[in-house]
Amino acid sequence: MADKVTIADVARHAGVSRQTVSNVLNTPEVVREETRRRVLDAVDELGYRVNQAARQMRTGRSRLIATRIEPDHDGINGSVLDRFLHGLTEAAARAGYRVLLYTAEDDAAEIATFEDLLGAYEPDAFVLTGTHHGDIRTSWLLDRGLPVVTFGRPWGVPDAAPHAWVDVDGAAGTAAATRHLLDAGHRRIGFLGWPAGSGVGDDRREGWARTLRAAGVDPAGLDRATSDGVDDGETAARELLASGVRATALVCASDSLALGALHAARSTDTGSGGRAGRPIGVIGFDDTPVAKAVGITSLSQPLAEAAATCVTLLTRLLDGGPRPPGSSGDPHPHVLLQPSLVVRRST
Amino acid sequence: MADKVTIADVARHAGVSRQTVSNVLNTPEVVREETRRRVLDAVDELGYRVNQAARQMRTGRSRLIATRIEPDHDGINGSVLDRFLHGLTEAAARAGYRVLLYTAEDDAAEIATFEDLLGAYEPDAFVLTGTHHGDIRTSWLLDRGLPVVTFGRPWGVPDAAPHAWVDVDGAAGTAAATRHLLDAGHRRIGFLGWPAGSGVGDDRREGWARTLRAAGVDPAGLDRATSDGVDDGETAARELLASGVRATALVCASDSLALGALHAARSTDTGSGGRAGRPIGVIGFDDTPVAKAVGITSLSQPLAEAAATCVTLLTRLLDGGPRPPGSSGDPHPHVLLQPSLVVRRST
DNA sequence: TATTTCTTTTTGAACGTTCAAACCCACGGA
DNA sequence: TCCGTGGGTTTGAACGTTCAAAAAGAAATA
Repeated sequence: MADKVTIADVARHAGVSRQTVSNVLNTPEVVREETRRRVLDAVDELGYRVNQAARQMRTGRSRLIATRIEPDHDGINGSVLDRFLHGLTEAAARAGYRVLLYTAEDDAAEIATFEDLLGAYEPDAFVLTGTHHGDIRTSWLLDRGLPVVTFGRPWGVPDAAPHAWVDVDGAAGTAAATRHLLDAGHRRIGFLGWPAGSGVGDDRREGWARTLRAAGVDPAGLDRATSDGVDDGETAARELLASGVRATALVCASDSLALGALHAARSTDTGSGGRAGRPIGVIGFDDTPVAKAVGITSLSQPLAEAAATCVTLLTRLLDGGPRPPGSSGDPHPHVLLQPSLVVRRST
Repeated sequence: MADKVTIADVARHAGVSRQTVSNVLNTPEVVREETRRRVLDAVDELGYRVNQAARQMRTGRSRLIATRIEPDHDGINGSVLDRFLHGLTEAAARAGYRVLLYTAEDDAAEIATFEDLLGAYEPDAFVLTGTHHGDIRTSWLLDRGLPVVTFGRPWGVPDAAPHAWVDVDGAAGTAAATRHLLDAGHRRIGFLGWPAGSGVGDDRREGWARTLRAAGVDPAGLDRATSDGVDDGETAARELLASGVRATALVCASDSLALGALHAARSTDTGSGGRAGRPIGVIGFDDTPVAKAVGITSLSQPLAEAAATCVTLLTRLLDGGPRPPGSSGDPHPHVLLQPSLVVRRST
C-alpha cells in the first residue's frame, strides 16, 4: 500500500542507474557480476516488483493470455473446459503469464470481444477452445498476425495446419472403447453421436466405425445421431436398441449421451428387447464427474497436459518473434494427445 | 494490427486537443455538446479504444478483478465455483471490468500471489471464495486497504462484518430440506456433514437441527461428520443407518456426501436394516450435475446472482473512494441469498 | 471600454518502464 | 602519445494516458 517501489528506487538504493536495474532484470548477461548482485540485493530488500502497465506501454507485451469461459449447457460436459482452464492458469503462471477471462455468446460476439481486449488490455495471445468447421475466430486473429493456439484441431481446413493447436485424439479414444467392447465379446456395437458436420463428433464416430470394420463388423445401421443431452441420448438409444440391429453395447460421443443411453439400456435390459442375461455395455466420453458417479466407463482427456502444451506452444510463438500477417510457410506445431479409457461398471 | 489508434489520432481527426478527447470519454459533461459529438464521431470512425496500460499508469486503476480458480477435488463440488466464476466474468464485463485468474495451493501461497499481482498487474479488487474460520487472506488484503468482496461470510469474526460479502444461506437451505422431508412424513431425519469447525458445514448442520427441534424431534445422535467425498459419505451413512436411531431420511452437506448416502441407502433398503416398503430419502447440497444425473434432490445456489451481487458491491467499493487502512466505522454491505430446493427422485 | 466571471479548450508534466544511443574507461596496438 | 576497441554503464526519449494549471473566449458587470 504505502510503498510502490519503482525501478528508480532500486537504482538509487544500489547506486546505479535505472537502465542498469532494467538490464539486470531483463538481460542480466550484459551486466557485470558484482553490479548484478548489488542490484538484486536492492530488489530483494525493497521488495521491488516490475510494474506490468509501464513495461507494457514500452514493450507492447502484456504477459496476458486471453481465453473464454463458457456456460456449461447441460452441466455435464462443461466440466471439461473448466478443468482445462484450471490447467491453463497453472501452466501460464509457471511461464510468467496470467489468464484473462471473457465470455461470448457466439463467434461474432467473441470477435467483438477480441477487438475490445486488443484495444484495452492487449493480451499477448489467445487460447481458443471449441474449434469447429468454418471457425471465423481463428482466421480473424491470424489475419491480424496475433498469436493463437487452439485447443481443438482446425477442422475442415484443407491441408497444412494454419496455426498451432493441441487436441485429443477422439477417434483413437472411440477406437479404444470399441476394442474394449470387442474384447469383452461384443460384436454388434452401436454408436451414439452428434449429427454429421461437427468435427469432433465425426472424428469420434470414425474411430468407432474403423475399429468395427477392422473386426469384420459392418457399422451400417448401428449408429444414431442426436443433439447432446441426456434425454436426447435416451431417446436415440432406445430407438437404436429397439431397432432390428440388436446392438449389445453403445459407444457414445459424450457422457451426457452415455447417461441417456444407460437409462435406455436399463429399461431395455429388463424390458422386452434385450437378452435378459447380459446388460448392455455403455461407454461415454470425457470422464466427467457424472460418469464417475454413475459408474460409466468413459474416455478421459489429459486436460492438464493439453493446457500445459498450449502454453508451451504459445511461449514458443511469442519468443519466436511476431509473424507478419501473410507469412505462411513455417510449419505450425501441433500436438495430438491420447485419451485413456477408464473402465467402470457400465461395461 | 496496423492501426493502434491513440488519443492523439482522434484529437487530430476531430480538430481538438488530446485532453478534450480524454474529457469526452471520462467527463463528458465538461465538454460542449457540439465538440463532444465531433469527437465521438472521430472515435467511431477511427475505431479508437482506450489503452488500458497507459490509463492505468496515470490513474492507478487497472479495471481488473482478481480471483482464484481452484482444482475440483472430487470433481463433483468443483462445478459450483466454476459456475460462480462464469457469472463473475459476465457481471464484471457488464461493469467494465475483466477477471484475472490465479491459482494457489493454500492461504499462504495465495497471499504470496496477492503480492505478485499487486506489484505487476495491480488489480483493482479481489473476489475471494471459500472463506473459513481464521481466514488470513481477507485480513491481509483489508490491512492494506484493498477492496475485497468475499463469496462466503467472514466466519468466526465477532460482530460487525469487517468487509463486504455475499453468501448463500446454507442453514435456510438445510432447513427447507428438512421441512420438505417432514412434510413427506419423515420424522427421524439424519444429517451427514463435515466435522465441526468449518463455517459452512456448521451452518448447514444448524439449519437441519433447528428445524428438527421445531418439529419436536431431538436431533441428538442423528448426525454424522466426515470429510467430503462419495466414499466417506457412504461409509458414514451406512454407519448411521445401521445404528439404533433408525433414520428414514438424510440431509447432506454436499452432493458428494449425498451420492455416498444414496449408495448406502440402497444397500440398506434392500438389505437388513431398513423397512423394505419405503426408500430412504436423501437430499444433497449444490445441485451439481451429478445430483441431476442421479436424481438426487438438492439445494440449488443462485450462483449467477451471487456473482452479480459481488460485482455490484465491488463497484460500490471502488466508486466510494479508497478507504484508509484503519478507517472502520462505515457499514460493510453484505447480502445473504436463499438457495432453492430442487426436488428429484431421491425424496 | 475595461474588468471580472464563467465556460471551454489547450498545454506541459507525469506515471514507470525500456529502447537507442551516447558516454566512460581501461586496454592494446601503432 | 594517440587512436581504436569493446565491455559496462548512463542519459534522453518515448510509449498513451490523465492531472493540474494555464489560456482563450464569451458573457456579464462596472
